[in-house]
Amino acid sequence: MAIQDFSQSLPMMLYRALDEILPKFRYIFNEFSLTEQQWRILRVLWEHDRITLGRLSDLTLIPSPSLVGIVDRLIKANLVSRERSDSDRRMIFVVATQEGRKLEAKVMPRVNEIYKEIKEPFSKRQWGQLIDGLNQISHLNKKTVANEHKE
Amino acid sequence: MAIQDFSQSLPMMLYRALDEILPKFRYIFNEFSLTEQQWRILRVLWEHDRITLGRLSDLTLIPSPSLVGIVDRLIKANLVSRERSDSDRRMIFVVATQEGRKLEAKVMPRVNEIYKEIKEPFSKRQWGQLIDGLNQISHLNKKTVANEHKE
DNA sequence: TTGCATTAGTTAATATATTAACAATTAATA
DNA sequence: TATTAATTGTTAATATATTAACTAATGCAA
Repeated sequence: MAIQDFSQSLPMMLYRALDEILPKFRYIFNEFSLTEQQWRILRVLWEHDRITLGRLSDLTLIPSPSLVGIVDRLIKANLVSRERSDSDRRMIFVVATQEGRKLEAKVMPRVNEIYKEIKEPFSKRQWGQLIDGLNQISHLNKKTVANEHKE
Repeated sequence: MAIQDFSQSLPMMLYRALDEILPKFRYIFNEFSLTEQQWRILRVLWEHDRITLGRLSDLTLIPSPSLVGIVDRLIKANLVSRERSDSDRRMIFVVATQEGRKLEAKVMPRVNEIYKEIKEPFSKRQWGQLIDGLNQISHLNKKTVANEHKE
């Protein structure tokens, strides 16, 4: 009887939370003709001069096969470019273009506004507990590595 | 400065939590040749003799356009069937077949096992706080309905 | 009863996710 | 150094998500 009510299971609650908050952000992205994934990539690029596809995949949580097409479309929109590494020819850096960088000043304030709105009804303590709980879920494996072996 | 670190933003934390726990479940679904979405539908059908597509969409959080194809494939696998309502010819009920029902006894124990594993490292209080926090996120709009108007 | 709005599902077009296989490059090792 | 293993991206096939438009059936009001 680990799961009684499906709708109260952790995965469904996580999905429902995302379902609740994402549309608010997507509304903004649409105004700039960005998809959510395109936004995530730009969001990361605004903090990195250049970044390899592998690391970009880690930071955006976008699987690498998806990344290929998304970056293609961002290039077509003239927001980023690809640059093959000289030191290791396997690696490819993604770089934001001028136009891609300019978006930050336009999009971030809007996004921060929504984010603040979402956060507002929470007490600082409640919010902290929520984040802590999520962090603990995200690190489930890392903590118990010593106890078990992955075959 | 609502969002400082992108990776610590609520949406990314929710995504990361899902990224951490879903593969554990998908591993089981694969053994039964089920996708995650197919599982969700069956999971709900095991608690309902029959259910309309609309309600199924609500409970599984699967958007209705996606539901069409997923149910098609479940029918092809002989796990569910479609039945048009007599009272309201617009509505369509989805029903689990014998074979679909039989899966419950095989899959649920495995899923419950993983779920327990995930829950284990949490204290009852921690877990409750996490669930409460997620619930609050999921009900952001509902609570403040009185204060604002949707145009 | 006709006409219009609403509801329940579906279709279509495009974007993304999932899994497996693959090519190119680099690292490691006999 | 020739081989093999590991790494970084990509391609391919299928499934799902997103948004808009659309059909069929129902509800409701003039």
